[in-house]
Amino acid sequence: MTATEETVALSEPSVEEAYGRLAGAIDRGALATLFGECTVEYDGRAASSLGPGRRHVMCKPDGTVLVHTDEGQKPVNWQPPGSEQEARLENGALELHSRRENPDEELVVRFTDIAHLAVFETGDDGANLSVAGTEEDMKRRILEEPELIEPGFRPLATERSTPAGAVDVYGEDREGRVVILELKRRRVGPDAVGQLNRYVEALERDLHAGVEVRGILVAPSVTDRARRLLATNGREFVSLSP
Amino acid sequence: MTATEETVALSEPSVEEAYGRLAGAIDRGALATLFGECTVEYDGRAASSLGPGRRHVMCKPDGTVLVHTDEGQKPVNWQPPGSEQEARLENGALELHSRRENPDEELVVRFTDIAHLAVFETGDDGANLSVAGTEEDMKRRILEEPELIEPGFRPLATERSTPAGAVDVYGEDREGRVVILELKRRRVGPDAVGQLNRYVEALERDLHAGVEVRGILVAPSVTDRARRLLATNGREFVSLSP
DNA sequence: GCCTGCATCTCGTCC
DNA sequence: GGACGAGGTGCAGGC
Repeated sequence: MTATEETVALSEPSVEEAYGRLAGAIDRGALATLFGECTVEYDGRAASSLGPGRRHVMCKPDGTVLVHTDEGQKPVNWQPPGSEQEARLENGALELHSRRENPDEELVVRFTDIAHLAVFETGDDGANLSVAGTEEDMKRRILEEPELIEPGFRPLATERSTPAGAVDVYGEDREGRVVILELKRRRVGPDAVGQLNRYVEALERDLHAGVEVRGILVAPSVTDRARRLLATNGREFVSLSP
Repeated sequence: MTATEETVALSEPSVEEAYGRLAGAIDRGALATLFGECTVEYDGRAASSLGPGRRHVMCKPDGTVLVHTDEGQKPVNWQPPGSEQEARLENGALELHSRRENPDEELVVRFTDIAHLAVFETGDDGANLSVAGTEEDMKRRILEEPELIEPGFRPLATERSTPAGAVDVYGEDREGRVVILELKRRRVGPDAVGQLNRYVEALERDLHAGVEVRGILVAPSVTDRARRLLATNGREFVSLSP
């Protein structure tokens, strides 16, 4: 079996044959993959040029295009969902043009040799991915068991808005002082301290009357520099893992 | 042509045949792709479970594994470069096990039906990707033409280290005041202001003697909230695109 | 190996 | 549609 309505798979197809299959796949909203010798040009938010080499190209029905080399988790070039694809025959080569607007971006993959082309009908994906161990999970645990932060801590709100953005958890300590928590699911660096500082300062300014606001960074661990920044700014740290 | 030393492509292979081909590809350091009905379990930095559905799986010779559905630019599940792959036959299903250490992470893709399997020899990729329009490009332009910031600005160093991290550009204004620049290749939000603040405050503390340090955010544009934060903190903004 | 910050980040969510 | 922040972020560069 080499081709059905379900799956098309061609090894070393002619450029013309590949063109027809690719155009058909784009038209039908199927998922197409190609592997072969190609160059890639991109122009949009940035601009890039990739010389000849053997790569894997995936063309999704939602408009995504991914160009993968034999290394790395990230595609070497890509186009986001919502882009418009078009197959073209140009001077004996197969070109995949992908364009989107806002921002204006174009990607062109030019194949001089196609080792393999495949087209798949995807149908609905259950897409029922459940993930555990997120920052959201940490938040739930803290709301259920506020003593994980410190004895007497009382959460009053989540995502409380401040002029600098929304605070993860807003509450009071046993002495009634305002406490805000910034949660991170992994070891934190200076950026998280900066974020906490922004919220604390914005809130102190917002509550004006010289109110003291305690800021606590909650994460599995901190880097040295982040710890020093916390100390310098008078913020605190509580170790908690998701 | 359905199979050569260069490329193997099988439509609706038996589980046993697919197992042999996949194991061989992993062994040889080839790039393998599968498409078919599968479930995915992941446990590591987080944990996730993905119910049955038709997906595309790519297995790179560098140890990367990518599981793609018909939507989205990001894989629904993955394993980073350096992971170890193993194919297994379990109860009439083909399983791809991927494991890595530090952090300990495992991914298992279990295929109950394989619509297509392909194996590609990649050989060296030219990998000569050149990108333009990065933050690095902005920095070069500013060093060549400091007046893009303001008349009389003199850059003295790049990546100058402070207790809070390295500053993009460090220099002096026409009056001899210390100026630091934080560059961003795109429109900036509050996080960039926080970053700039960290650097300015760390540097003022470091130079102690009550030295005033000017902090300028250099980017194509700013959000409203970021602009307010800049004003509140006495920082400046210069519009420049990469 | 860890730390730090960029990225055509992507993605969801909320406004 | 923009803004804001999380992410199993990935990735390069420095130490």
